[in-house]
Amino acid sequence: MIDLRSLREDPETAREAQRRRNASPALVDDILAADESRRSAIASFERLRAEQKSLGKQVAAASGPEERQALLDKTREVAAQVKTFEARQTAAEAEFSRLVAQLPNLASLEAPAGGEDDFVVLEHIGTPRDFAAEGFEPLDHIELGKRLGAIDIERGAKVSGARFYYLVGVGAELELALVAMAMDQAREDGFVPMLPPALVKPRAMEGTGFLGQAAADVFHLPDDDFYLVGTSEVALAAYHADEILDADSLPRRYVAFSPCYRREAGSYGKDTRGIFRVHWFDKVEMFTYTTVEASYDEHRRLLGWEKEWFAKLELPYRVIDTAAGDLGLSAVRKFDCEAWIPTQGKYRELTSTSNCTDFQARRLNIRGRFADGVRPVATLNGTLMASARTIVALLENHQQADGSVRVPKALQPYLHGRSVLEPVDTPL
RNA sequence: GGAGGAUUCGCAUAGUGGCCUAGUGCGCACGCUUGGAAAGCGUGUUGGGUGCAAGCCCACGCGGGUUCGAAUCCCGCAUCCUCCGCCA
Repeated sequence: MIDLRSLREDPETAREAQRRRNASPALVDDILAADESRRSAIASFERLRAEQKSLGKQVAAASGPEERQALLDKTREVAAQVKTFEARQTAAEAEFSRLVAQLPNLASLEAPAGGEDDFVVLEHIGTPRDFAAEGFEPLDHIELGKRLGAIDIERGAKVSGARFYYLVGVGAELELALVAMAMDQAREDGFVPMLPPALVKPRAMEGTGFLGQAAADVFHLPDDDFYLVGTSEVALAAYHADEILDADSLPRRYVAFSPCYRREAGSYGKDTRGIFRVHWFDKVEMFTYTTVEASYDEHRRLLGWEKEWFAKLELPYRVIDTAAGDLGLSAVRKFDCEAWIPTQGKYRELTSTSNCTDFQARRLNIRGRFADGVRPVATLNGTLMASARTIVALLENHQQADGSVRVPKALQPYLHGRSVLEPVDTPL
């Protein structure tokens, strides 16, 4: 949720932010109206409640039975009214919360206005290989995965259905190597390593903004009311819920490895081949708690660490500034790093970093104790390594004419010094 | 899964219907004292809502209920601890 005071004082900024997201500015006015009736309900209730309390004290101090009885009669009446107005206040607050939960964070003025296709390319780094000049047709990751004995999609479908896979042999080793390398990088940069739960309660999901429009994309276990996280961001943000962090302890940086589960409800027919879009993958995620003021620089820093990662993997990629309409509910701005996928002839998202300012922190009640008082902190997240897609990009970009795959130098120590992954005798 | 116990201010605790406007100790901050420190003494020390403000209201794990009045009584739930059972 966003800061109410600023919403009241300057509703036009919020309306404009809604327009930039292609969302309804009327929601802002509905919220302000609900806030109005909520506050008047609070005032009425509190006035009655104060009267009730003072009468209650007079009852205790009453001098005789008649005086006492008279006070009791009067008080009974007030007590009934208090109950009525309390219900009215509860209802007004519920309506207010319902509306305010729908309002996304105010998109940054620097984020391009518009929808999914209105992103701005910030830079290109590296050059896609010219396979024609090298004299061979690149194979896709499905074929490469089979030949290396690394990715078993057929059996994934047999056991778990569409959008599931097994990483086998060198494929499994490759993921573990990538995870170890990513965790090492982040740890060296000062992140505290974490292994968080992948099942969370509704509060954590709601607080990170995944139960609004994004709810259809989330797996839910109704018998136990658990959600499967789509990213460890959820567990990392909720980690400090209801806490007041010392200003000295900021920024706090965590890096988590966890499985990620996504229903991919809105993407039927998209990326149906291979393991580019799957119901489960593993991810190494960076997460920062800091101040709102420091969040903008921190966002650039997270992007910098992602770029460092791409450089180590020697992948050609571009960085885009996501348009306001394509931001998640919580984010004010988002940068994606998109790797070149040779057989698709396109750049595709591998990592993503969002600045959520104090939006998630307000919902999860995470504050900092500063010299001038207690205020919500800012939260930011950034992917370091999303396993399935990273493997796709690595195999396709570093494949060689004989069907083997070159291992980038930085990754070699994590694969016991291997510099090439060779096809196996019996492909999958 | 079963049986008991617990949950109060950063920590430890007191509190069994109105004297709780939640006390005390520790810790922390500031001051006095001192050559400096410790000790001692004194003062302060949760958060939220609402209001221009004074103030008022809320919160004793969470949600209901009883009552004129609930930290206190009743019901439900959650979490933690102990024991039993099962288990990677």
